[in-house]
Amino acid sequence: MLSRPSTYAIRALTYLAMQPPGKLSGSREIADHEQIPNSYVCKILLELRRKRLLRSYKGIGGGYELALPADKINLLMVVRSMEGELALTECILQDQQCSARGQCSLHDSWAELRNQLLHFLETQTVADLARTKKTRLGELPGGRSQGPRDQIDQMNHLSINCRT
Amino acid sequence: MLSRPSTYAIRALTYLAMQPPGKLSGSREIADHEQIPNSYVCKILLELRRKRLLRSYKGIGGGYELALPADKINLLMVVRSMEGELALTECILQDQQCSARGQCSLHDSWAELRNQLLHFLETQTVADLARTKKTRLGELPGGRSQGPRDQIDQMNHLSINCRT
DNA sequence: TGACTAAAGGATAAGAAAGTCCTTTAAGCG
DNA sequence: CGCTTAAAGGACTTTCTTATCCTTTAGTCA
Repeated sequence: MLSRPSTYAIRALTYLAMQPPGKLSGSREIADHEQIPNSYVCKILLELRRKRLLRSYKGIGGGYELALPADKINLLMVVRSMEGELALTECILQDQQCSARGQCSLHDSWAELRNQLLHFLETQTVADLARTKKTRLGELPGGRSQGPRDQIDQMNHLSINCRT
Repeated sequence: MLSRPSTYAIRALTYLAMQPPGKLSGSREIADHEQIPNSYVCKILLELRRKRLLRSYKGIGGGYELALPADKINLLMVVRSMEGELALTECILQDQQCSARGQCSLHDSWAELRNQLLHFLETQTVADLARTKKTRLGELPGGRSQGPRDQIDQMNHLSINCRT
């Protein structure tokens, strides 16, 4: 449905949106939490920086942070950043003739569905995702405080870089 | 949105649905009309035959025809024939954790959209597509009768086979 | 300044999807 | 039967997506 890079981008941005303001997160940290290959997440973060959705800082203590308030980043922006214009615009049957002349009966119904999908992506923001994710994490058995995962995270606070 | 094979399959079936009952169409004929590489359409037609959506006959005068009435073949059947279970079932973010625990806020809205899409595919039949296409062809400037395309078609009535 | 850290970015590899080619099988026709 | 036609089907190539690797650049800190 969405391309891999798009979904990775959304997840990375959501992760950043969950961090306290001012905190920077390294690529490794994001990759580990979101289970995305690190070298691949680097590439995606770079692209998101170019599209001005996040800022990056090199060197010790460096990392990434959102360039906009999380509630100003909607999913359509992210997807467009990664895929350019969505492949949702044409005839669902990828029929040249049809696209040109509007020949197939799918067009009308499809156009409506497509608009709904675009609207869906446009209204959902990274802030929404972050909020829900936080809430649902809190509901997990054992709650949020000091799961085994968090302990490991603390141990891993040694910085590891993009190359590994 | 739909995979290439799915769209080709829908178009090939629609073409067959537009033919007079009892008429067989060769792969070449379908490929030419639908602008699909011939050797590739052969493969797709074979798959559709295996899924019992069409019948085929070898030898002189052979070709393909629908195995069911066109209005009994809906698009969901076709897409499933080509892609197996749709890649629409999971979390739109392809997040393992999320899929398991229902953690992301997209789930509910996405589930609704997904159902609409499935419903859309399920209600549209190959017969519908064929009907609309015929109608719209009729509306074209010059009408249906004897466009240049048709004349070429007649000339091409020499049979050419799958190997070319 | 030099050692270290982390992002930037290009080159390349691995895998899947799309498309081609060629041989085989089966049917019709003289 | 032997020739022709057309689908069946496997092997292969191409292309695109996804992912990795490695070098470079730009910071921090002692």
